[in-house]
Amino acid sequence: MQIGEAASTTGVSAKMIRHYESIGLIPNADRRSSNYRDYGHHDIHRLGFIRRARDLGFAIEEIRDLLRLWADKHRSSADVKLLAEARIAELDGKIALLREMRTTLSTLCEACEGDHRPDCPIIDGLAGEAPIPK
Amino acid sequence: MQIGEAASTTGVSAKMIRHYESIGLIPNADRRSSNYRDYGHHDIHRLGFIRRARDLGFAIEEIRDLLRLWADKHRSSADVKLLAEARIAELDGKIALLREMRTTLSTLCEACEGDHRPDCPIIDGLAGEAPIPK
DNA sequence: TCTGCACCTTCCCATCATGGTAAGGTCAAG
DNA sequence: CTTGACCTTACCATGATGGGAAGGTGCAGA
Repeated sequence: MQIGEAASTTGVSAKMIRHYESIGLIPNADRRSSNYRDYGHHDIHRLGFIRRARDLGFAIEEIRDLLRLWADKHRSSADVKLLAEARIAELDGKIALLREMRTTLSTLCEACEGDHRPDCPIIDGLAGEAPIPK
Repeated sequence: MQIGEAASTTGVSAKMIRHYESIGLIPNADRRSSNYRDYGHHDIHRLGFIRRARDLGFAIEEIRDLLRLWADKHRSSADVKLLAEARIAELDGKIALLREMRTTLSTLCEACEGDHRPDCPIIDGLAGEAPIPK
C-alpha cells in the first residue's frame, strides 16, 4: 500500500506519516524498487493507534510512550492509566482556563449595547478603565 | 521608563514588547540617546490593553482590530461586540472539543483496572480493538 | 511509443506566540 | 576603573501541521 492510500485509510496525512517516520515515531517504511514507501497491515494498525491518540489530544512524546506500552506484553495497566490521567488533568486545566475566558467575555458582552454608539464596556474593560469581572 | 520596567508593569515580556513593535502592533518606541527604548503612560496603557486582550485569548490580528476600535471615537459598540462574540464562539468550539476528549478518556480510565496486569481498555481502545465510546 | 496524469520523492519555508542565547553597548554604584 | 544590571540586535527553537517546488515513477489511453 502506498503512502496516499495509507493516509486515507488511517486519517493521518501523508505529510504527517513521513514526519512521524523522520522523528522515529514509526519505523522506517519498507521501500519498493521505485523508492516509494510501502505499508502493510501492521503499519496501518500502528498509524490508526497514533491517530486515535492524537484525537484524544496526546502529544507526540506521550504517544511514543503509549506505543511502547502497547508493544510491551509485560506492561502494567497502571502505567497506561497514569498517562491517561495526566492527560485528563491537562485537559481539565485547559478547559478551566477557556471557561474562565468565556465567562469574562460573555459578562462583558452582556453589558454591551451593541449599537451604533461608541460606548462599550468591552473596550473599557480591555482598556483597564473598568474592572474586568472575574 | 525602560523596557524592563514596562514589561514588569504591564505583564508583557520585554521580548514580546519588541516583537509587537516589530509587527506594528504598537508604534516604534521613542529612543533615548543610549538607543534604549523609552515608554510613557500612553504606551503602558496600550500594552495593558494588549495583555488583557491576550488573556482573553484574542489572537494578535484580532487585537489589532480591537486597538483600532479603541482609538476610533466614532466606533460602533456593535463592531466590538461582534469581535467578542466571535471569540466566544471560538472558545465554545474549543471547550466542546476538549470536553469530548475528556469524556472519552475518563470513560476509558474508569474501565481500566490500573494494576500490574497488562490488560488495558485504554490501550485496546487506542489500538482499535475495542470501540472508543463517544 | 509517446503523452498525460496521478502519484510519489526530498527539501525548504510558513504558521502562532513565545522563549533562549550570544555578542556586544550603556550606565550607575562602588 | 570595574562590576553588574540593564539594554541592543540577530538568530534559532518550540509543536503539529500544511504548502509548494523540482523532479522521479507508473499506468492507461491515443
